[in-house]
Formats: sequence, C-alpha cells, structure tokens
Amino acid sequence: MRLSELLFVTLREEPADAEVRSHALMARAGFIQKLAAGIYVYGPMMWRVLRRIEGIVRDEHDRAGCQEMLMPAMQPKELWVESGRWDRYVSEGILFHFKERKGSEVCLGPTHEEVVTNYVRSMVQSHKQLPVILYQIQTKFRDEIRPRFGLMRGREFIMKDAYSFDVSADAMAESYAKMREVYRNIFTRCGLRFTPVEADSGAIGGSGSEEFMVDADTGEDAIAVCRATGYAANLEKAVSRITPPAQPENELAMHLEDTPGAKTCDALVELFPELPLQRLLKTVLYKASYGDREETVAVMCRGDREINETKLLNHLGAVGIEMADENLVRSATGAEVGFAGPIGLADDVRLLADQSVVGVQGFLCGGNQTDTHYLDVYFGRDLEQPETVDFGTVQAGDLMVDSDDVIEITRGIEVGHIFQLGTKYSEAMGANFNTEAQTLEPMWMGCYGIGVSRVAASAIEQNHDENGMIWPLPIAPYAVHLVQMKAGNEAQDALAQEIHDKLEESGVDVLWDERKKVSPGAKFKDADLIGVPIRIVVGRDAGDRKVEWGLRDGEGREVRDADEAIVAAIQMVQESRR
RNA sequence: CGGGGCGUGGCGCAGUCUGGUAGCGCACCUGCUUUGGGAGCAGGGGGCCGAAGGUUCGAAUCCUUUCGCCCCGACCA
Repeated sequence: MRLSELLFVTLREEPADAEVRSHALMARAGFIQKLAAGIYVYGPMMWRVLRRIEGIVRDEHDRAGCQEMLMPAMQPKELWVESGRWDRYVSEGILFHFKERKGSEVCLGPTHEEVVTNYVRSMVQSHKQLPVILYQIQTKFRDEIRPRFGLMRGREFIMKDAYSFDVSADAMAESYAKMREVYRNIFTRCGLRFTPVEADSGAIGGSGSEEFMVDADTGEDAIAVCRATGYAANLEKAVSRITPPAQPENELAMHLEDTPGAKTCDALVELFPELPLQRLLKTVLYKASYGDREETVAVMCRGDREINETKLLNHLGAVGIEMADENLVRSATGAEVGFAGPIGLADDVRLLADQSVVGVQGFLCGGNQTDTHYLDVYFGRDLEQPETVDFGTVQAGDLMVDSDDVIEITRGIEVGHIFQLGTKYSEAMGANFNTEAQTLEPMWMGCYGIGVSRVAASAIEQNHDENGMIWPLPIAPYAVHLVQMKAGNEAQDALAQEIHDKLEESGVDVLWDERKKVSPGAKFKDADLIGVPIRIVVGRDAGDRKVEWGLRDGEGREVRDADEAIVAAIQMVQESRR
C-alpha cells in the first residue's frame, strides 16, 4: 500500500485528555478518534489491527470446533426479566436502554447470555445435539460509571463472546478446559505477556472462573501471585494466610477509654503507641441491599488489614453493598463515624468478623459512643466472637494458605474472562434437553469473553517506547514499513517498487512511504509512531540494491542486500503466523 | 452521585480578572529552495469564541440557564 494514497494524519502533540500511553499514541497516530466519552471511531489503521486480532480469535475458535454466529445488539427487556438480570443491570446503571416506538423497552446488549440461551433452547431438544459452543464478534454496550483510558474502558467496544452448552457438569468442565486452551493460544499468538488468574464471577454469575490478565503496571486490576507455587488470583478473589499477633503480656479487664477525635487507626496508634496495630480491631458498617430489603452489616477486621467487599457481597448473597453513610452509622452505633465497635450495636445490625481477628486478644475496638473506645477486650470473655469468615484483602507478603511461600501483588489488564455458569440461565429460562433416559434436564452452560479492542490497547500498553507504538508482528496493521527516502529518485523508485511488489505477492502487507516533499526525519518519526514491526529503508544505496534493515524495537539494524531483506521479511511473517 | 477544572480554526494553547469586534505554535494551501531523524523563506485559506437567554452603545470577556468533556473522590471508622 502506498502511504500517499492513505488517509494518513499524525499529530505532533498529544491530545489533552489522554492519560495512558496506549491512548495517547493511538490518538496521535490517527488510529482512533474520540466521538464522545468512551466512544471511539476506529480509523483504517486501527481497523486493520482489530481485524488481525479477530482473525486469530476466529482461527483458534474454529480450530477448537466452535461455531461463529451473530446475534442482535438490540435486546427486548422481556428476556432480561426472564433471567432476572434486568433490575440489577438497570439499578447499577450500566445498561443502555430505551423505549421503542410501541413503548416496549429495549436494551443495547452488554453481553448475550439471554439471547443465546433463548436461541439454543428452541434449537436444541436432544442430548444428541450437545455439546455445542457458539461465538460471535460484535460491538457491546456498557454505560460505564467512568469510561477512561481510551479503548481500555469504553462504553462501546468490540468483544468476542462464546457460550458452551453441555449435558452435565463434567461435560461443561471439559468445554471450559478446552476454552482455557483456546484462550492461552490466542493471547500467545497475539504476542502478549499474560497471566491467567482465578477470578470472581461477578454479575454474570456462576462458579468456576478465570481471567486472562495482560501484565502491565497501568492495569486496573490488582493480582495476587506466588512465584514459588504458580498461584495467581484476582485480588477480589485471592486468599492467603496471616499470622496472629503476640498475646498481651498480662490480661486486664475490659474498660472504656476516652479517645477524643480519634476516628482512624492512625490516630489511635498515636494515642496508644504501645499497642500494635494488629491488636486494634476496626468495625466497618455496610448497607447491604437484597432487592426487596436492606440490612445493616458490621464487619470486624484487624487494623492492619482491609476488607474485601467482593467476598463480603458474595457471602451475604446481596445484590449490592455500600459503605454505610453518616446517618446509618449514627443509628446503628449511636455514635459519630469513627467509633463503631462490636459491643452495643443496634439490635438489627448483623455482626460478622473477618478471619484476621482470629487469635487476637486484649484488643482495642470502638465504644459505640462518640470519642470512646474499649481497651483490653477478649473474645469469649467480653463478647462472643461473631461469625468469622474470610472477608480480607490479600496483601503483599502474605503466605499461601497451604505453604510458607510468599505472595506478591502485581497489576494487569483483563483481556479475557471465562466462566462456568452451570444451569443458572438454562433453569431460569427453561433451556432443557431430553436425556437418553427420556428425562428433561437443563443444559450446563459456560461463557467466555475477550475484549478485542482492549487486546489492541493492552498490546500497546505493553509494547511502546518514547517514540511510539511497537506492534507485535501477528497483530500489526502492516508487517513491513518500506521507507523510501527520496521519492522521485529513479533508482529508489525502482527498487522500492520491486520490494513492495515482491512482498505483497508473498502475502506480506507492506506500507510504502513514498510521499514526496516529506523529509526523511518526518518519515522516520511517523514510522516510529505507528510502530510497524519490520522496517526496510530504501535510500542512498538503492543503486547497489542495498537497503537498511531493522526492527521497530531497535533490534538487528544493518545494511543488507535488498533480496536478502525480502526473504528475511517473508520468513519472519510466516513464522509469526504459527 | 459529590468535589474541582475546562469548552476559542483539524490538534495544542493565549486572550476572560480590567467589555471595544480574535491571536500564537503545529497542521493545511500556493510558489521557490531543501532532502538520512519532525527543513527554510515568502505568500495564503480557515474560527457566528459549546448552546440559549440577559445586561450594555458594544460581550470570547459580565450575569443566568443549559449541554458537553476531563480529573479527583465515593469516606476501611
């Protein structure tokens, strides 16, 4: 492709609203253009990248026996009421929905469990038709609370979603295992460094679930990993072991102390410097909602630990939880915010404890009166230890549950998520099949998502330098950037044309910069910015059939014979497709 | 949802406090020169200053309303 014939515009300055590198670079290079918050135009160059990623996704799915299809983006409310998700998605505000002409309500699909289940329940009647795995690549819509980071968290984005249907839990697990392999292959082929992690299944529901995280410091998700054992889990889900603090030297009677203004653990530590932070138990109040009712929940937790709201939410089985506001704290504790404790809470408050309190004795906790705390409190003696569950957030340095290996915390970008849904949707929506024994049973489902546009953004987050993007060859918009120094020079024109033609004939996509009146410096800057992985420069040695060969990441720069360069490029491209 | 900030040629910004009819850099167009890391000179085109209403002889600038965008926060007691 001749660059002079493309709609190709690069900016010297970064757009003011770009926060992460991938966003800034893609915008500068004209790959994307913002239309509204979290909504982007994919330019021709970007679309080439997305199609490459889609190609790999398709190839791996098809190879595993999955079948591609396409479902509507517009979905009737009725389906979502059937699955029971309408109210939750609407109240969380992430569903784009509207009334159509006749007044019935419609949403723009954020995901397609309902539609695919509806489709399959009428298409599949017999166990003989199972298993089946369907997938599609399509634009999804989510009215994110706060879209940001360019393509990383948009309100409209491209997603591949797949759904498996099986006759039993075991068969579902087999499909799931197959898809896990498909995912590993896809991300490996895309040239990404990634970590599969155990995950919480969230609003989609279900049991087993793993996320595929692209390793990146700018990632929105925190991950707990243990190098020794290979354990890796999303922080929402991660579990660990911590050791209880030393027991107090002598047992004193519980008593109330004045702690004026000491509303935080930090303030209390200053007030009682001899007391270790681990022997300070905070009590955090939450408002849990269950759709039809609400409940106030108090959770005790060690002063040096933090509560994991996802674990709490899951344990409670609530639709949502949020930190209690000032008024609720006052009515539950009788005190201002900052003095909540387990003793003397209002009757309707449910008291729980995180496992970090296990073995803590002689501790400090809130007095449920403004400006007071209890000191030297003992479980068993002064109060019953409340129901104790793991509600804690893993911290760097924690130990594995079943070994003495240490856990560390890293960050990643979630590009894929696979779930075992079980029969949640098939039961709710009556997606049943006839068994060999002539009984009717719900299908066992799995669902599997890949953020295609996010894969592109995370590839740049992982591969760039101060000059621009560096695309992994398998997903690069072009494989070879042919930079012609001086357009109009006879020898250069002839050699560049020849290289271009030979590469294209071999199926290698070439971007040929033959722009006139553009200085060599500008051409190099543009080439660096758009990050095509292989670069061949046709310049002053064109008469001798010599070119400069180099990779965008700076490797292997040398003067080569033109024919050698052609062969080398073809070979690299072919290798990258395996 | 709470707080803060910003909307001025395609992009990045100044001008707003102290009203007088819009400017700079990049990009773009024409010509000449230039050609291995964002070339030089000369000439040129393009903006009802987010929108609506108000104050005024006069509004990018002051007042009111509204829309959009960005950032931070959403309280670990």
